This record gives sequence, structure tokens and C-alpha cells, in this order.
Amino acid sequence: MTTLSTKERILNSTENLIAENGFAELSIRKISLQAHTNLAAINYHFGNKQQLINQVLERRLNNLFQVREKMLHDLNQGNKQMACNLEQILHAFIAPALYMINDKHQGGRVFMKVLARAYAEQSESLHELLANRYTPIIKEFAEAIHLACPDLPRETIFWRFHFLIGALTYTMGDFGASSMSKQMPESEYFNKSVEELIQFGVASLTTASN
Amino acid sequence: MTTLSTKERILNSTENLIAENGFAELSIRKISLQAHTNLAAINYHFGNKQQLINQVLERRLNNLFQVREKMLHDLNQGNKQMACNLEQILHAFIAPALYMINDKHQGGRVFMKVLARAYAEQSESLHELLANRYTPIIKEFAEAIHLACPDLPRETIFWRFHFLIGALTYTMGDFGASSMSKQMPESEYFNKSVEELIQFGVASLTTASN
DNA sequence: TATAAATTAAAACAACCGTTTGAATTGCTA
DNA sequence: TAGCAATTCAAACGGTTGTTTTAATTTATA
Repeated sequence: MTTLSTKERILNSTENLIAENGFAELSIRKISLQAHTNLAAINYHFGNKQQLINQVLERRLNNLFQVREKMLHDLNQGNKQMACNLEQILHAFIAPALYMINDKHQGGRVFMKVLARAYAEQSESLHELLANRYTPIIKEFAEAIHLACPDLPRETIFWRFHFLIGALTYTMGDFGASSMSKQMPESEYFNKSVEELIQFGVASLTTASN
Repeated sequence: MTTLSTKERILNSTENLIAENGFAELSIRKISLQAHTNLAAINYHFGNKQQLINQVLERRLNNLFQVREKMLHDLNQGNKQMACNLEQILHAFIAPALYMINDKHQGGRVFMKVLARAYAEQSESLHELLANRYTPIIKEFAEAIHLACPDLPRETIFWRFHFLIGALTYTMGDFGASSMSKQMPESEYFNKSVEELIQFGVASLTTASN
């Protein structure tokens, strides 16, 4: 069954434990226990606890932003020179994040909760990742939105995109311990979230400022 | 200078430390140090660490929701029988939260970061507070929005109000360690946030569903 | 298959954790 | 002011923390 390497098992266990109990209760002893690994293996493979956490973040964020960027590029490719549909742009940004949650086997779902927690903890490493590595992609999205909504001032776009990211982050963190009524099956709930969130973004971004 | 009681100093220090370093690094030793109190005073006054955290949350949340409720009631009072202005409703919900941040002397600003962190930690106590004590008020707001936007299905209102809370929460947590350009004075930045958030909410809630 | 490198394992380290104890001190009341 | 309650304090408790060390074991290489 378990053909995963020690390194991968440690990463997965860390991810799970952060998602379940948060950073406050995370300990490398719990990690090694869940990963069926010796305690020292963690320091051996990752140096220390913080670097392990960093790699947990990087592993999936790299993939997420890669997917987002590709979807946006494909969109730009399709509509040469023309401005893209706002809905499609937001879909390229939102869907990869929320579908990652749905992707149970790859464990992406668990990660989304990790991400939401890291946001709130204002994790130094996350902040750096977002500030250095991923801002170019975020700016590409902001630019695409600007082209799709030429009447909206750049500043307004900036704010509303920021708010949209907030709504997305909040929603991601909400899965699993949702305060919402869960009368529908989960997969349907995911799709509904994506749909509603995109509509929400389109609604706010197509309304004139002031 | 310090006329505050030990209990208050402990509450304030806890609030500060959570806001600055998050729950993961919070220890009662750091708290007692910053509060200029003996270690045991914390257990003496609050029982244990968790109950202390609960009181940190309750102290300000009670006040925040009280203000929100009063503003909404005053609004209903003014427009007897008539549906209220959506903008005013959202203002009654958003402004108390963001202005609390601006309220440096009362320490409300610090608390907003605490709140954002507690959200992400999916704090059991916070979840209970919101689920038990504050839902009635939130429902009052949802109802007021429904009256102001009769064409929008209740479900859509539910979703978009949820997203708006997400954007608000995210924005609150963002203050202090903001990734935004800080070229404007802070107080102006607060006002701008309130204004933009309300516009953002109005935009999303006045757009037809589907 | 012998040798070196990579990995896993057990044990110990010092540091910090939340909590409890019991005595010293303060503040209030009779 | 005597006595009682409320509060503060220093010290210690057992437990957990992240990390390091040293030895055993596996894996790969020649």
C-alpha cells in the first residue's frame, strides 16, 4: 500500500495535522507518529520544523499557481489581442483553488485548510512566497481583469480583487468545519461554491465605481 | 499610568500577543511577563489558558455585535415598514468592525487580528460563540438584506453575504501586516477600506442571480 | 561482494510548556 | 486595629517541545 517515501509521508502528515488541529498544536512528534517515521527523520530530511512547514506550503502552491497561470495563458491565447471574458478570468483564478479541495486523492483538499490557517497566522514564509514568487502571476490576473473591465479604475480593481481573494480564502478555510447547512452532497457543494463565488466576483467587478 | 487591574492587563497582553505572534506561539509565561504579573495570576483569575482566550474573544465580540445590532435597529426605526437602503445595512455591519480597528486606545484594532486568526484556527470557542450567541443578529442582517433586495433568492443572499464576511475578515486580518501599498495615511486607509468594502458588497448584492 | 553513502533508529539534551502548591502580602470589613 | 478574604508571589511539578548525537541499518555503487 504505502509506497510513498519517508519524505512524502512526512509532508502529508504535516499537512494533515495542520489542517486538523492548526499550527498551535503541531509538533514533530505527532508528525513522526502519523508518518510512521522516526523522530529524527524530520530534521534529517528537512533541517528543522520551520523548513518542513515551508515545503508543505511550497509543494502545493507552486502547483496551484502553475495551473492558474496556464489557464490564464490559454485564455489569452484563445482571445488574441481581445480582452478576455471576466467570468473566464475569475474562473481561471478561483476554480483551481476550489477544485484542489475536491481532489481528495492528491490531498489538495487538506492543503486548502492549511493555506487558510497560514494566511491568518501571517506566516512569514507564506508571506514571502506570495510577495516574491507569486505576485507576478497575481498581477497578470489583475491586468487581465483591467482589460476586461476598462471602465473600472485600476485602484478599484485592486481593491475588489483583494476582497475576492479574501472571500475565496475564507471559503476555502470553511470547508470541513463549515457552518453552512450541509444538505447537499459535498461534490455538489464544491461546484456550487465555485459557481457562486465567480458570480459574486463578476457582480462586484462589473458594477461601476462610485 | 497603569491603573488597570491585573485581570485587564492580562486580557490586553493576551490580545496583543495573539495579534502579534498568533496562537501557536502564545504562552502564559509571555503573557504574565508582558502584563507584569505573576505566572499563577492567570490561572487564578481565569482558571486556565483556554478560558482566558475565550474571554479575550467575548469581551470585544459582545461589544461589536451590540453596536452592529443597535445600528441596524436604528435603521429599521428610521424607515418604518419600508425596506432599508442596502448600503446602510452593509455599513451597519462593516463599519463597526473596521472602525474598531481604528480605535487604537481601546485596543480594538489589535483584536481584529486576533479575530482573523481565530477564524482560521477554527477555534472551538469562537465557533460556539458565533453559532450560539451571535447568529440571531447575523440572521437579522440577512433578513434586512432580503427586504432590500427582494428580487434576489434567499440562497443567493446567503452565499454573497457569506463571501462578504469573508472579504471583511480577510481585510481585517490584513491590517498591520498589509501587503498593500501604504502610500496613504492609515486613518485614510481605514476609511477607504470601509467605503470600498461597502461598495463591493452593494455591487455583488444588487446584481441579479444567474 | 566489498565499500561507501544514504537513511533510519534509539536515546538523551536543554528549554519551555500549563498547572498546582503553599506561603507572603495586600485590601477590606467589622 | 484585629481578622478575614482576596490577591500576589516564588517555587516546583510532570510533561512536552525542537534539536542533536551516536549507532544501526538499508541502499546504491564499484
